[in-house]
Amino acid sequence: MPQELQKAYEPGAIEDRWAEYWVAERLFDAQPSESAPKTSVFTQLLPPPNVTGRLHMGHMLNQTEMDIIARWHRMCGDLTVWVPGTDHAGIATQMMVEKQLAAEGKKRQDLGRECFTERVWQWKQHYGGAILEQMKRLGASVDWSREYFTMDENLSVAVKEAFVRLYEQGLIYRGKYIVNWDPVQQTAVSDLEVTHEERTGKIYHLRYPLADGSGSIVIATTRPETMLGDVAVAVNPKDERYLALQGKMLTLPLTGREIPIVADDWANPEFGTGAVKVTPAHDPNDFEIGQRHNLPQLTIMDEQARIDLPESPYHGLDRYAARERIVEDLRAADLLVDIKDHAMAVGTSQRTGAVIEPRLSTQWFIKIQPLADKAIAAVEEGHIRFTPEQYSKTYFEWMRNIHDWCISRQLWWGHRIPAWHCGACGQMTVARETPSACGQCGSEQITQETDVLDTWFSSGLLPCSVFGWPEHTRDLDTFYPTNLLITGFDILFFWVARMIMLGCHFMLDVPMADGSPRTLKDAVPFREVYIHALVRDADRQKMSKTKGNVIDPIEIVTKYGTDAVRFTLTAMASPGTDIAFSESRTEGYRAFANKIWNAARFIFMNVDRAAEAGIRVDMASLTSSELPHVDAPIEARWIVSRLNNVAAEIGLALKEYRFHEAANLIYQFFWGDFCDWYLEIVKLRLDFSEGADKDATKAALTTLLSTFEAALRMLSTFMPFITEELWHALYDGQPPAKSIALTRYPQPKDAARSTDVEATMSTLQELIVNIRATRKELEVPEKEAVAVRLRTAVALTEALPIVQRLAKVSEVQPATNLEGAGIRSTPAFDVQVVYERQIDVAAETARLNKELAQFEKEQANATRQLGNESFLAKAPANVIEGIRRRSAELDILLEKTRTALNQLV
RNA sequence: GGGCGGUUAGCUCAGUUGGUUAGAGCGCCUGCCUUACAAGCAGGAUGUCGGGGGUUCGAGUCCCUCACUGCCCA
Repeated sequence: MPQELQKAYEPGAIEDRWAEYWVAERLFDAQPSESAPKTSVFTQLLPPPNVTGRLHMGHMLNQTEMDIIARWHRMCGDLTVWVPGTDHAGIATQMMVEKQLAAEGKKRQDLGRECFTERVWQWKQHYGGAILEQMKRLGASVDWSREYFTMDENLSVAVKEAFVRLYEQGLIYRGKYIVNWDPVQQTAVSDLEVTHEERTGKIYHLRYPLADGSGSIVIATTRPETMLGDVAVAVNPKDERYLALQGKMLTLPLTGREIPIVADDWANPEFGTGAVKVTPAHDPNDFEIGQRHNLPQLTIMDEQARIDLPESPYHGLDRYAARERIVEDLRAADLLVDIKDHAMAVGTSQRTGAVIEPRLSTQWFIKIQPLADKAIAAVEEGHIRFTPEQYSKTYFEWMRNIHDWCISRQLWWGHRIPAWHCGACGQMTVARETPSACGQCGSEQITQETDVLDTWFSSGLLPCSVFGWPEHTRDLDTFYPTNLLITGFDILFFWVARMIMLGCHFMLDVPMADGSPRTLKDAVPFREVYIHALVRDADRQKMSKTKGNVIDPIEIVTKYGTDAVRFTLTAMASPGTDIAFSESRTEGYRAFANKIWNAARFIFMNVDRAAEAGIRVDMASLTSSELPHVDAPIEARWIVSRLNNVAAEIGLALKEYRFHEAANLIYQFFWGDFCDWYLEIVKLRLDFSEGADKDATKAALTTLLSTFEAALRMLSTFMPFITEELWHALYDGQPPAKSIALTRYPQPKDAARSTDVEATMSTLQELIVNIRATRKELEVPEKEAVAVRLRTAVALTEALPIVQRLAKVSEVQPATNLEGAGIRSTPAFDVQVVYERQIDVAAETARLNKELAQFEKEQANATRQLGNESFLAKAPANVIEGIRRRSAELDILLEKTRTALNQLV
């Protein structure tokens, strides 16, 4: 006998227990078997969250979608593996530990590199698992046995291998280039880690005198302090104002250096004065001008963005202090012409918030074009599909305008570049294993490169490295390529793009399981990418700490239950649309969970009553039970038909990642069809009294139990907790599997689906709804049963008891002609509620007139279309037929409505 | 400056290749503690689908244009 359930669903009482159970029982660990056919495998990789991170709503959306897909595939019989893990997040983690050190009054330099790295590992042991622990609480059905961390030994081997191979292939080079420099962390950062924001700054017009004293030129700049590093002034070659000045020399103020005026197309005559100073070591555009004109590169700032010119009075000043001093000095020299407000884009470091200083420095780069070419081809040739499709455009746009990838970072936390510099010959040795001597001259005076690799270099390798690459493992044969990557659009250029580039590049060299050469089709890291949108707050505002509108998933889950929050996100997850997360919506889905809970209570109560009456349903045969007999009551055949239709529709929706549609289907089915209609009708059949037909009761109970059981399985991918709890309760301690997640998803059976049954049921529902509405109109007290008169051509005799119960009807009198008040008509029937009460003639007339107008308008439309020859010639047959049928119906409805109106007067 | 989206009920959003009567949740109004559920049940109101033009037998859906708005990249 199933256990007693509390009156209201309390998720807090069951969720922790199941979350722990799923992990402890290792339910979702997947082992490739030697015989498993490749076709039945489903693999996905968790886009690695930052190891320093805490779960936010974006993660929860992402993981909910991944979990639904994973559970669905698992329940459809696929060998399913979802690999979890975290990313070592170079800058973020280093900063976290430095902050800790700062609290102790120390800097990382005080510890030295080795000690510091040790400290980071300690930090990781203590705090690094937080986000994964949160995932466990939310019940993500991942394979914990495969948990990865990008700094793990095996993944580090992959990183080294990848670096060395690229180097050997001539795709890695080292050189001096302008990079985005974060003066707080003192490292290069990627373009993608720089946020550009519009700020009001100043534009300064400065006068640079000609060296020969014959005049001057006025240049415009937003960063006057960089003038110390100027090596030229550029004007547009077509700019007539400056034609005479091209090639002349200027005396750079405050330094006395002589610099040339060069002609370069980059100088925009419209901007400022049309003359622009050129500082190749501190501006990316100037860097290029410098290269075109063979100009020197003069670095004037140090790594902390302080002026670094020992001979200069500005030496040691911070860049902004220097700016003030220089502007003042120029003013004093009467060389400051003007200062205006100026809107400009300022780049800041996403991690530290510091204003980025473009800086010339020696860095390591990947020659990206050969990798990008393959990555573009992979998508163009359809080996990778994006959903929503439009993101492939964004992807192409970015990939086709890609720059070489700066992979070095001046950090201590990360994969150290496997290159050794020789103190003797100055050559470099790049190797998989730490060398003992220089590969060129044999000297033992070698030191390892101090830079580490960009975090994405390692995370980009994950789809292959987590399965053992560079080793050729069975895992790699079984699980690569992964099937799906679900992620946010902000990650498109990070992991998605990099995984595609690196995956395609390296995996092409790994033969297929059968030894045949691998093509691009199977070299891709994943076959599909689903991009989800942003989770915003209820007012569509982006969540941010500064605005204070951040919703903590764990908090909201504690309040409403994980299932309700998951369902909210799912029901709102329409591809391509941001989610405005509102608690009222979550409240609604908590109510949904409660509804299911109470349906279960009702069912369990009846199982108990049945047991008392000596009726017992064989639980073991529940999932394999026969379809309802043709003679079974309509509601039994109907609910089974609905279940099968909905199961089919959910499958179609999930296949195309239409999560919101799938969620709404199950919601409508469970609440609307199952609870509102089926359960109410089945109450008629659950007759446990002495003289009742026990076989009929047992048959009804069997259908009730098997439908509910199947519905739980169908819902479990969306709401894993409540379904697990109720499913175990239903089997009363003897479940056929360790978890509902390990059972099969309801597979639609065509034999169970009947349009006829559904049509009859829908007429019946219409009849009941019409009677209920008329009752209200006549103000029949809720409790009072009334007689109705019914005229219909549809065979409803069998269903009359249903009408009586659901519409509070005492008696159904067959009628051939209806007269008087309280009549409702549809094409299928006319029904009259017999109740002695003067109806509100004015209100009824208004209602009927409104209806009449609507029917008339619709009929006019239909008539016009059916009279239109080109419509008849061009429209498809089913559309024409549909309108004909509707038009015939409208004729009936119009007549009935007019009659009703006449009778009112 | 380049690119990509959005504008549908009071609010948040659906609306598959153009096709019969544009939907949902929440909110709102009315009546019910009907022994699974008041986190409930029943009934009800609500839209010139941003403006204008075009293509079509037929447009919320396709094209042009305007307005407003969001995001990405430089």
